[in-house]
This record gives sequence, structure tokens and C-alpha cells, in this order.
Amino acid sequence: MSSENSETRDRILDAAWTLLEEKAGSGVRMSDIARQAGISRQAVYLHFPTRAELLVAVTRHIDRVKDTDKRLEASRNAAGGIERLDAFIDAWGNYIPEIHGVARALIAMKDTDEAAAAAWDDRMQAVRHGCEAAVKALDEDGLLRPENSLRQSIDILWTLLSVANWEQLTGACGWTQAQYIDAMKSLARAGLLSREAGRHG
Amino acid sequence: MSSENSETRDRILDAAWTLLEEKAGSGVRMSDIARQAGISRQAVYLHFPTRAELLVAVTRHIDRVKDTDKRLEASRNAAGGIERLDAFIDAWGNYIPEIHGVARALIAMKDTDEAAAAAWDDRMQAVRHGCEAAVKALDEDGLLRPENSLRQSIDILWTLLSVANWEQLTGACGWTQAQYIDAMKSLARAGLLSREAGRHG
DNA sequence: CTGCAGCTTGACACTGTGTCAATTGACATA
DNA sequence: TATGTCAATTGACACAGTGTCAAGCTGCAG
Repeated sequence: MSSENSETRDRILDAAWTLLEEKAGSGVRMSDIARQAGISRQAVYLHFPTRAELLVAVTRHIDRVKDTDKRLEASRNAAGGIERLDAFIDAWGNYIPEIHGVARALIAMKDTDEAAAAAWDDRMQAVRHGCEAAVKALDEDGLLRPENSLRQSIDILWTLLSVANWEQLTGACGWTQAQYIDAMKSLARAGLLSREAGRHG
Repeated sequence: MSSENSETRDRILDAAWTLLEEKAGSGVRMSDIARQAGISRQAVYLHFPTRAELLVAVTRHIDRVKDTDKRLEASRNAAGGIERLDAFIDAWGNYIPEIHGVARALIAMKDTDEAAAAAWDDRMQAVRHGCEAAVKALDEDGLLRPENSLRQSIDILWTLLSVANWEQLTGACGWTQAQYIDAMKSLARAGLLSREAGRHG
């Protein structure tokens, strides 16, 4: 707990990350992670008190390695509302496949584990804030559908961009990542923008 | 196994149904179901070999009681493409809250249990067929966006109408059922119809 | 009365998480 | 060299939940 950075700790995080990617988040046990990291199962518990906390640490680890903040920040610098919407969908939508494994594992734990639920909800709220920023930019440009409240528009975008939807489209439906991104941009515009705004975008 | 209808068997199904609704699908154990049905845990296994098969039987039981087929059939009788789309969204969208508990339980088992995964996928394919019928009706009326293939349009509608999206909107976002239905109708039109078609709908 | 079907009781195997205690090996420091 | 400490190891165990197994009870049909 005291030393946040240790050789072994990082090995555990990398091992967990690898396995969660490989097995798409399901069926990864503490003992599997230990074996992958080349240490004993108990050594894992020396660094992470519970499976849930390990999973949360893995997401933070990925964020650090993949420079998530920088990516999402880029979407904030876009000029107009529509550009900003597209930039956000690019940033988040292309981030999903990289956290997919951990995301699935955390989502699966939500039902039974309080800590996992809190951690996942926390991350989803962060995504929601991104949606909020994008929708507000659209609003400032006067592009939003008048029949939807600001709140509703945020909810809609947030729901469109859920991990579950990404999973269904790229998994069960067999879409490519590029198709997914294009469709989301198109769907978001269709669902959020007023008719006149849509004609120009 | 031999006798499909027995007093006790129905009691088990009702007990499971009740608990799954109550606890929204999570944390319902075989022993809980047994207690609720007023029998021993082992008696449950006398009627259903595994938890997964019990859950599947519960969905079939609900379908029978709620007359699902009749409901969905109604959407097939609508005249035009748009009416048919609306009718399908009404039928399926209002069915989701009733199967929500079992759905969650089955989805949670998908990761670990082969049979549960197959059963859930099977049901989702049935929904997809409903989406396909609605989208084809739109296509026959020449209303679909030309930039989307038929297949893509079906995928989009299917994804919009996922249980996960219903959960997020009515749960985390706090929408009412009526708001959900309205938004889905609106989103489906926005996402599927060509611009000219949308102007009239 | 016999036999069987349906249920009960109680024990047990198995898996996976998390805990605990005793031990080892390496390295730092007095 | 002796001491302390830190990280890791080994092995045992508690606990929950699913599923299995065996023996026994009860009521009813032949």
C-alpha cells in the first residue's frame, strides 16, 4: 500500500491487463494473474487486498500508459459544437476497445461487489461529463433539438456511447471499429441535432 | 423432466420470478428460490438440473403468462413502415421491464455458463427478427437512409432497443417508461429514416 | 400390503475469494 | 558477524454457492 510503485506491482498489473484482454474479461482468476506474473497467488494479495481493487488499479494503469487524459483533452479544444462532438466520439469510442477487457470484468462484478460498482460508476460518470461538455457546446451553437432537454440530450449521447453498445455492434454484429465510430457520429447527430442543424452538418 | 406441468414446478417458477423482480436479478440463490417456494433446496434440483435451466424456464413461463407472442404479433399487423416500427418499439420496449429481472440474471451468467449464453442469445435473436421485420417494412416504403445497408439498419435498431440501454436510461438516468418509449421511437426514426422521410414522420 | 413418486434431511465435492501463520532469502545496518 | 526487516513462499483454512448423493419419510394407487 505504502509504495505505489514496485517492480512486482507493475508485473501484476501487466499480467492482469494481458489476461483480461486475451480472455475478454471473463474467467480471469487471481491465480491465473499470479501465474502470468510469475509469482504466488498470495503475493498478489500482498499488493491488492481484493480482486475489485486490483481491477480498478488496472484501469488506472491503462489510463496512465495510454495517456487517456491527453486524448480526452484533445476533444475539448475543438472549435465548434459539431467538431467537438466528433472529437469526443473519436476519443472515447477508440478508447473503449483498449479497456474492454477490464470493463467487462468490472461490469460483471458490479452485481455482487460494492467497490467494483462504485469504481465503474465513477468512470462512467467521467464519460458522462465528457458527453455533457460536448452537448453543451452543441447547445451554445444553437444546434440541439428543441424537443429534448439538455439533460435528456446528455443522457442520450451517454447511452449511445456505452460499452455495451460497442460490444454488441463490434461483437455480435461484426462491425469494424471504423464502422462503429462512423455510425456513432451519425447516430449522435441524428439523435441530438435539430433538423435544420442536421442539414448542414 | 417427464411431466412438464406439476404443481411444485409452477411454484418454483413463480417463486423465482418474484425474487428476480424484487432483487432486480442479482443475488438470487437457489436456496432463496426454494425458501420462497416453500420447499427444500434439493427439491428445486429435482425439477431443474441447473440454475441456468431454471432461469431459461422462467423466461418461457413469463412469455406464456404474459402472452408475449400475441403482443409481438400485433406489431406485425401495422399498415405502414413507420406505424410498424412504432408498434414494435411499443411491444418490445414495454416488455423489457417485465423480463428485466430474469434478463439481468441470464446476462450475468452468460460469462461463465454456456447454456445461459445460448439461451440469452437465442432470445436476442428473436428480438432481432422483430427488428428485421420492422426495418424491412420501412425499406419497402422507401424510407430508409440510403447510406446504411439493410443489415446495418437492423443492427442499429437492435442495439438501440437493447436491455442494457433500457436499464441505463430508466435506471441511472431516471427516465420514466413513457419517456423511454418516446425517446426510442424518436431515436429510431432519426437514426434510420432518410432526411426527406423524417420530415413527414 | 406393496411399491412408487415426490419430497426431506444431511453430508459432501468442487471452485474461487480472501485470511492467517510460519518460513525463507536478500539486503541493509550497527 | 549479528540483527532487523522486507518481499515473497508454502500450506492450511474459512466461507459462499452450486451441484451430487444416499437414506428415509409420507401418501396414494394398484
